[in-house]
Amino acid sequence: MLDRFLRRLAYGADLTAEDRACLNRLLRQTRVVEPRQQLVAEGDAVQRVLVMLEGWACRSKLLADGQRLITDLILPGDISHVQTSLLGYADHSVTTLSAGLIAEINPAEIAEAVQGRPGIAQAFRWSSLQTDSILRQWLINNGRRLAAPRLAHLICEIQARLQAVRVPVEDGFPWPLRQEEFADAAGLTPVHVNRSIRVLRDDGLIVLKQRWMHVPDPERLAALCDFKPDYLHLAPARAMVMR
Amino acid sequence: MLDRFLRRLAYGADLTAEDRACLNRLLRQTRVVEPRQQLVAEGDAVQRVLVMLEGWACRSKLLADGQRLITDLILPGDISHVQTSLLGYADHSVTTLSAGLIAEINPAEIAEAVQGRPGIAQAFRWSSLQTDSILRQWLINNGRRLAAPRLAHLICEIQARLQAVRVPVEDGFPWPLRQEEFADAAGLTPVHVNRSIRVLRDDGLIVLKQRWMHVPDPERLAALCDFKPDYLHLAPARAMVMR
DNA sequence: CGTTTGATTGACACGAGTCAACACCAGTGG
DNA sequence: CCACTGGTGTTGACTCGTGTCAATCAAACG
Repeated sequence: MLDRFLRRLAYGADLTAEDRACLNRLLRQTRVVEPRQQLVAEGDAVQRVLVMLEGWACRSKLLADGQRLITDLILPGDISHVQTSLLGYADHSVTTLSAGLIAEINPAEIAEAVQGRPGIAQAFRWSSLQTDSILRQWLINNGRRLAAPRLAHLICEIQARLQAVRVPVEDGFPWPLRQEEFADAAGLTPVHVNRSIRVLRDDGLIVLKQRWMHVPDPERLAALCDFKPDYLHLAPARAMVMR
Repeated sequence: MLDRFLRRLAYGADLTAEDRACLNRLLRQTRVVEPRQQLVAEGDAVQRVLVMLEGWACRSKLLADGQRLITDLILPGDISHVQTSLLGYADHSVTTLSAGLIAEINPAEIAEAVQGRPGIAQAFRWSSLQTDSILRQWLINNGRRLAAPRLAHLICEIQARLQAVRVPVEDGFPWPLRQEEFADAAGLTPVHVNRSIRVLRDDGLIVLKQRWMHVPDPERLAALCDFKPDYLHLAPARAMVMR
């Protein structure tokens, strides 16, 4: 599904047919990736922007004592390293979590696509705004919520983001995250993640089995963790001003 | 000191004399602000970009249960809401922490300044890249460090950021943060912040008295919390490629 | 002065980390 | 077909860091 990317960007700007064609042209070079494959290592010279077309990946950083933290998830439709190309090197690593399909774009091509196409320019700006907003929300989530609601919030967010790019979620969806990775994303230990998942499961809030996640009653899960999707900026028709 | 802003941006790009003049023109309208003054409330319509010329402020979000979390500090030279103007409303509030001086800029003026001035364009891109990188570091800090090193890391970061814009720090520097605000920034409770400050103080790592912070031995403090300033992207001469 | 606001401290509860054992499965090779 | 393996999930007992509640203290301020 090449159009996850377009679908996502469409939340940020009204794209003309020409805009869409132009964006599609950017996705010429695609590549199949395997699970747990490191796409970018900390310190690498970065020459390409990554677009996740299918599958999950994450950005993570390693601490001196060997601990790891996942700073964000890269889901279908997401872009990685839009700004980072400015630095010339990666200040965090990118690893796939599941099998997937990625496109690699030369930053110069993006710059070119943006030229004279305000729709695309705005869409990219919206994209990094969303990434930023999600990052802020994670800070709040990890900083001020207990383990169970913290995991619940992450689950709600992922479900909402997948749904936004038309990944069907009603009957559940693939959940490539191991408990260790879930822990690294939530700032917890694997053992405690396990216990907290059990709490959610015992309450009938989630059904997680064989890497498949199902949320029987999304509203009840959202209520537990006070999930309000505004911060994802997926509102269908928002006042998008600014030139 | 109007030039905190220029000094900071200079880390992101080589600015010509004309660039600097243009940026200075943006700062025409300045305003003195008082401590604990709310500059932007969540949900407000935002028409202005804020530049902090002197003093501290922060962005924060409120949770349903009344808890607060500070997502980032706005120190002298920092810009707020560069991207947010795209949304048309604020998704977090901005509050001053100390008395200070701010400039308010119309987003249209920024867009105009960027036009045909690649130096300024790059400087702004660098600025949001830095903000982003700091946000990621906070996520790691709050997610994977115990209280004392967590506070230590914040102190190190602030000192480095102040030093970068030539606020003298050798003999200490003003520390407007109350313990409650410090706690909201670190994702801790005020009481625990108090105890952890005591630990740092007893170890002779910091001297904090009367809203004045002094770090006698920055290296020792940095060692405690594994502070590595790379993520601030303040390296004097970095390969700044990209068009 | 008393009042107020923020810092400090203690006792205690509780959430999360640690360590270790065990269960469960998929894959492998005998 | 069955042991064996390694990776992951699950569970228990215990430790330790952090939160909570409440009292006290110190400094700032009218």
